[in-house]
Amino acid sequence: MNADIRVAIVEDDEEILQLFSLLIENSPGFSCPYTFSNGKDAVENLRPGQVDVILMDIDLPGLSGISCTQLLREQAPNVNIVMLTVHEDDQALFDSLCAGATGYILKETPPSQILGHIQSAFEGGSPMSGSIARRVVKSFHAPRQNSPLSEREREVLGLLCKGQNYKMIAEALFVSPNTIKAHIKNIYRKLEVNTRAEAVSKAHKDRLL
Amino acid sequence: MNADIRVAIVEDDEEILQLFSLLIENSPGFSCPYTFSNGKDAVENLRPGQVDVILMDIDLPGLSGISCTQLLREQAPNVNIVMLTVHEDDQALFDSLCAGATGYILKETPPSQILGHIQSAFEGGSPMSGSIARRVVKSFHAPRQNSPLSEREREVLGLLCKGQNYKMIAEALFVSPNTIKAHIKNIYRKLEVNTRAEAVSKAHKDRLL
DNA sequence: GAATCAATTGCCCATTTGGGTAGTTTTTTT
DNA sequence: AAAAAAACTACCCAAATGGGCAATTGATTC
Repeated sequence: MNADIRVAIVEDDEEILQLFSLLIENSPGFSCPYTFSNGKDAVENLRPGQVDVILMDIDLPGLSGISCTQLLREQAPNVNIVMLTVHEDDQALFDSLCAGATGYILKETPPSQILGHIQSAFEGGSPMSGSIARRVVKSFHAPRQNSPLSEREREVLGLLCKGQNYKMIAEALFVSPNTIKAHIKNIYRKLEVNTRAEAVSKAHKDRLL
Repeated sequence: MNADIRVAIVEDDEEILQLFSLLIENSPGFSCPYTFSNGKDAVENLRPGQVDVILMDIDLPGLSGISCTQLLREQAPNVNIVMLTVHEDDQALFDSLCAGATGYILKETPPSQILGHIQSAFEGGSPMSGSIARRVVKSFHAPRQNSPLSEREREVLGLLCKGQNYKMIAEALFVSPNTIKAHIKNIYRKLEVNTRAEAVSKAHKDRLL
């Protein structure tokens, strides 16, 4: 029987691929039955149940690591994909998570810790480099500090999100519908939108509530 | 000079408070100058710069640990608050993060690791128990599996979020505005809403896009 | 083959919305 | 004290919206 944690690697840099592949193969409890140098090969060859964890580079030739992650998660929803990258920018990070990545670690991570991260992913955790975890957590912190909206406007926007119209909002806030209309006009100007739907969308995207 | 990581503890269980306080005080590199048995005392007595990390229980008498976190973050934005709790439910977790928590670890965590977590929080990381990290990461995964909307309807909803009207959406999808209207009616019925704003709001909240 | 569902199109009509313009009052900042 | 926001109110009007009713087509399911 084979109780090893089976790891696949998708990485176009031959040197790094070799490095990690050898590291994993030579560690008790781990095996590395598949390696791919591009996303297309990985998507075409990996089948559900063949591996437990996939180490995925983001900068791949052709199919990007993020698109590849999305496709692999669709055909094998239970696989744990850990992004392994030099990218520290928010865009790559959150795109990866939205694509279904389980973890996100930086390539500067020492090899000794890499194995721990793989194991963590396998055991139901979500390994992340420290600075990455902080950025993920920070994304929940309401950044209303740079909100261009006044307190009252946020209040109105909140009711807007509930599908209320001028009259309903007016009644809820004990003012005239005209006032609400004025507030909404100001909200539109500040958010650079011109419909309720767009205002609500922007409010959610920029976490203004 | 004092290069210790200064830790405050807010915890109503005397036994646990003692346990952690002693653990921290007796570890080189750490000190525990403040302990509080309720949230009110912590908010009234802690001043910016006095401590680096706060261990916060969620179940506090009076002011909850979550409210306490929010208040402390307002008066000392740079402090790192690590929730220390038995709660594994999503509500407490995400409420804590939104309130400004930096980390979230379970009380079952072995004391040896607690110190590492405190250090991680101090160094710009976001310590989380494995299962917690996974739940945070999962919150980014689009759960469109239970979406009641058809592919086409999601497409329309997406354009709705951009503030487009019947005609614009119709042109974008090469169909008649009446068709779009029909789609939107169906979206309303399925999401149980009756305005664009509410539909967009619900779409974001339930991550339907 | 029948039934169901998604996608498509059309029309009517009352209500709502968004944009423009023009004020007053209150609070906050300078 | 003066200036600047923020909050409040009002009216006009064209355009957009939401709800109701009716129907065809194609694909999928039963």
